[in-house]
Amino acid sequence: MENFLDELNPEQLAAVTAAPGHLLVLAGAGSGKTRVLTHRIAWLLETHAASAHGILAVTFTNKASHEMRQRLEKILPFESRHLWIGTFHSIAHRLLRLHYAKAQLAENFQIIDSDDQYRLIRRILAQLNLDEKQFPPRQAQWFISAQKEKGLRAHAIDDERDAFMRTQVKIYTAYEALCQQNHLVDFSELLLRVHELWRNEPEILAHYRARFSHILVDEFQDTNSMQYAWIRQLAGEHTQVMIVGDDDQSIYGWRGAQAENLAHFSRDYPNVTTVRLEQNYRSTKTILNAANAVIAQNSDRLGKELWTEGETGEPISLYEAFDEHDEARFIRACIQRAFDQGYSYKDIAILYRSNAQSRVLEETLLEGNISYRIYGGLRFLDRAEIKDCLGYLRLLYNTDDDTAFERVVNQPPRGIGDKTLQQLRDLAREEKISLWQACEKARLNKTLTPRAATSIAEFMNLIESLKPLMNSMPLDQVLDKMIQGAGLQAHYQKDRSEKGLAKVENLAEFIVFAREFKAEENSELPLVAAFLSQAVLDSGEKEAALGEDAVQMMTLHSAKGLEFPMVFMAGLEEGLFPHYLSANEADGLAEERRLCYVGMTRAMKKLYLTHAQSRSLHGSGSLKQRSRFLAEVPEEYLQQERRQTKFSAYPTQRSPTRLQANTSGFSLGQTVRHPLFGEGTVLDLEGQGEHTRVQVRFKHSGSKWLVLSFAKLEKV
DNA sequence: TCAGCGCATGTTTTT
DNA sequence: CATGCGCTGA
Repeated sequence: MENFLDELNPEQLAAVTAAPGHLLVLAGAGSGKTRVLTHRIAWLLETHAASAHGILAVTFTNKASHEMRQRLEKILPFESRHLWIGTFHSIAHRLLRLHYAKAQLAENFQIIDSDDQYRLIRRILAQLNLDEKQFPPRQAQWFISAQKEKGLRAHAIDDERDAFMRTQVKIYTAYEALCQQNHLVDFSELLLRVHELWRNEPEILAHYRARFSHILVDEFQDTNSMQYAWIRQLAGEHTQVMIVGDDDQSIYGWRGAQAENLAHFSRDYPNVTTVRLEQNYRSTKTILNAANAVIAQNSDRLGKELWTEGETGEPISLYEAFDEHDEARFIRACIQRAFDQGYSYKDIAILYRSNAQSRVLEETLLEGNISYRIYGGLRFLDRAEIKDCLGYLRLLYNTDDDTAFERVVNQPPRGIGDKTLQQLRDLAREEKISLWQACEKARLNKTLTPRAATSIAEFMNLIESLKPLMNSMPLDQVLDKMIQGAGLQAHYQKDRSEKGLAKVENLAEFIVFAREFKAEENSELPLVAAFLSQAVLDSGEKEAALGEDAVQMMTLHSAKGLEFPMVFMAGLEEGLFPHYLSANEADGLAEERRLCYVGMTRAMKKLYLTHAQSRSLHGSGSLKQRSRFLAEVPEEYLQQERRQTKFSAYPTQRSPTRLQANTSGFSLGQTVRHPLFGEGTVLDLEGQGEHTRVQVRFKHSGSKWLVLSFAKLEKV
């Protein structure tokens, strides 16, 4: 075990081998924070300071918890599966599954995402006869989440103040009742429920306090007040808490994160040892010094100055583009030059403030035949057609799930419109029953018009006929039957556009996804339930594409935690970055600056900063001033790039190597068959392994790019 | 009941 | 510019 300590610097070693007690690790960008966390766990286990059973490690994203588990597997002599590692939400979910009755929940409770939550709130507004213009559903949604994060139930809120507050509380009250009645739990509810469970059932809390001797929390600057309270509650007298975070990388204040929690920790826990990790192993001196200079403009920092033993490196390139197209062409030219000099595309990232910027960049890279990958945007499981499938599945699992019912009852359109639905809603409300039960009742009472009655009967028959299949065949086959039976497939096939085709393909991919789904080992849930909850909690953000050589494009926010040899930060203009909506509040501006710091510190070797004199946003062009952040970078680190006129001088021909290197077994010109699109010819191949993509021209459906590991392609 | 048209609107995102 | 939402007419 000694050799795993060898790889640590003195500060890291101090954190990993810290004496019993609470520990605060202020870890700067690129200072090895994940390493410290995993090594600390390994050290605790090796020295028998803790048993695997007694460790709880909490992260914010599924990606982070997967990574932590993987890295632990490498240094632990045994499997890591006995450790509780997960996101706040997945751990809360697990606890609620174990103690659902004591938490006042039905066994088959469902988690809803913010989209479902939004629909639910709109339904309530309609029910309460509230005008959406006057009371925007988004605002109510925000209000409810904010209250839950403060630990406040509707009845506990002082609503005497003003009419606005009274209305919000009224909505909140109705929302609470509806969720409870439908066995639905939203994201903030997961945490709040557990919080209340522990408060109301002291013996359960005592059990977990005794169990967890060590709690470790990553990215502590991102915790909101409920999460802070949660850890505080769970940490018993003998629990040792270790938190890791960086106040300079707090970029989620706008969604409730309280970076102050980092400072509160030392105040609220006795005898906290603080360790600062200030040696950076990622960036050149130039990049690091420049980033330090920018972040130094912020006040109220906990104080940390990163340093590196690395080389000085190249200066940071600054380019003032004429407009966003010129900016994109400059970036493309730099990427092509870097590629010719031996860089891989996957070593290069383009970061931007807002998603809208990706369009022009994407088009420009496409013209230059540079493969790229855009992160963010709608994730697979968030797409409407996939959520329809999940809706059906939820209804099969629990017919009283009104959210699911509303989603799919008329999708595809089957003649059950607003009027019929409103009748059902009224009936359900009067009788205090679910919409499904209201259907049954209406069927008996014969209160519906004959037309609607037939449609409802057909719909109910469909669901009833699919239900028994869940116990008799694999999930993917149930889904297949469902997609056919419900007419989803036929519905989307009617749309012959690019979009319609994509939807049909997504449905097919979803079936493959279901086939490959494996429940976690320690899951006691029925398979469908496990599938449904994982689909909500883990929206399937793909791992940073293995083996796929593509330029990585993403927002500055989603770049946190990543690193790339070469980084472009585009659109450094006042109004865009810092964003005009954040520029007014002082806090907002400080957060934008931290975002800039996060972006700069992603770069290992070479950083490019670009801005445009004019940029057309939503149609009309406007003149832009360079971002104030550029002025905060000391000039000695900058090198102004000259504007060139002929960026198109670089060859735009596709390099032939891409065509050779594939292990797919398919070759150009080959005839293939796809279950949906029929026969076609292979036009192009790229990527390797499970990321291999083929372009096929189908006889009837045009040409498409397909991921081989998803698409069921056969050779003909 | 639903498709199609016109109008307003326009950060960042995870669970 | 482009998308999404609400309203209107068939």
